[in-house]
Amino acid sequence: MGEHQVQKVPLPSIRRYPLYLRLLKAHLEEGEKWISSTEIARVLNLKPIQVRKDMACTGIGGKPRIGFALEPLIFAIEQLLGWDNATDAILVGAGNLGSALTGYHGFDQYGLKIAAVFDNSPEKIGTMINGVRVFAMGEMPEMVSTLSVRMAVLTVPAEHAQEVALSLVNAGILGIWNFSVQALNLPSHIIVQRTDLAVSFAELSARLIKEIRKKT
Amino acid sequence: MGEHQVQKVPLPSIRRYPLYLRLLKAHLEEGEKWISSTEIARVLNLKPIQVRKDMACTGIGGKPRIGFALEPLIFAIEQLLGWDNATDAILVGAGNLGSALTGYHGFDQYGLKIAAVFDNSPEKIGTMINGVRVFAMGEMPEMVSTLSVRMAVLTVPAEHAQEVALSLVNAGILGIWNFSVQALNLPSHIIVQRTDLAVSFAELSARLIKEIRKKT
DNA sequence: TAGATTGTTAATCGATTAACAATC
DNA sequence: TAGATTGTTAATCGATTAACAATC
Repeated sequence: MGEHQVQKVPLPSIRRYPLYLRLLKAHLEEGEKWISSTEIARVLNLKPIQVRKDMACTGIGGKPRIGFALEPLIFAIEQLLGWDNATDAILVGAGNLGSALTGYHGFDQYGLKIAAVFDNSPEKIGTMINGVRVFAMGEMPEMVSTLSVRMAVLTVPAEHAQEVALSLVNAGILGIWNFSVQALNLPSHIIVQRTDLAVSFAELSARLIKEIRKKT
Repeated sequence: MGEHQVQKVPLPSIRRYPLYLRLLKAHLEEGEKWISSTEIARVLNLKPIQVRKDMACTGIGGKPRIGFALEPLIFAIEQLLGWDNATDAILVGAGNLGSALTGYHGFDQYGLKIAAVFDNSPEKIGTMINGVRVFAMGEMPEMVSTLSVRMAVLTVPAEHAQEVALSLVNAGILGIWNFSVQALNLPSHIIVQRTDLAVSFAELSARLIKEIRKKT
């Protein structure tokens, strides 16, 4: 009877959960047990009603006058994001950005662990980047199946992105975090998350130019 | 009479402009002169009507049966984003991520040029990162005013973010691209663009987990 | 109790999409 | 001309916000 319906959580809410998580964990560290939507909203610069809507999507209820219990809330959010057990991923493309992401603290606090890095350049293969070993691309398919990895971070140059992405999919990868500028053409069941740094820059640039022009 | 009203461009549209720009420039390179919303939509996986709405915000009109002239469209989008003349910026925090961003190709195609990098660690000061010199933080205020830079990229550890951001603002910086996890508390006229890698990761993770759970 | 907070239901807001006349 | 495309006006969709009764 479709009891186990996958509840529809709005994407903007999904984007706010990491912010909530950080705050909730910090409060837990400080020995707190409860937090109200009013308090969360104040710190994160949101509206209390929006916070409550987002909390409702986790299935956790609050207590009037008191707020929400930290622990179950943290657990529910991690569950919702699939961060409840470390999500292993591989990274392909050990350039500047790839290296930075491999060593990025802030991932390990959440589910993401880069289990292996792959690259084609002989001088990189066999070296360690921030504690993670670099393997040849040829070893990728076997390692993906051995490690049962389903996520890949793609930081190769644009001209190789499509080809590499295809080989990742063939190896069993289901989700690709694409940092290359290239749009990927992949089977529809593959989840592609694109992070285009130029897009964020455009946003800042447009807001800034508007502010500056306003003044003139 | 408020003739020169700053036209309201939706944020989602702003985010799409970099994608349009890349495509339009590529077509221009190939010797094309025109492109239709239908074609743009096909390549970028959007709806033609959405493309036309976005184009309308640039002020550039198209010709029925033919489409939009590439050159004025490119010019208008760059104008709108403030990318018409290279937007110099400084970068503070020459860690892994800072180094990667300093060398990131894809920025130079757009307005962004990192003019100088600042860091506090003595072994980095005076060195070059991807062709950009690293200066001591103490030299930042003078260089910001000399170079008339208004944008800064902030890639320092979370615990220093607030303090460094304040000194940037005091030096005359108006827009901050904040890569640190720390929320910044700054005067309201300062534009802060936050890029939180955990947020993108959350999005991918949540979509992937939903897909996987759907199958089970 | 009094009063702050939750959670529901409805209203608002803004972006996307649809329909279609105008155009070349 | 015929037909593909633009651009306008209206409808839809989804998220945010408001109002307020229920709760402890």
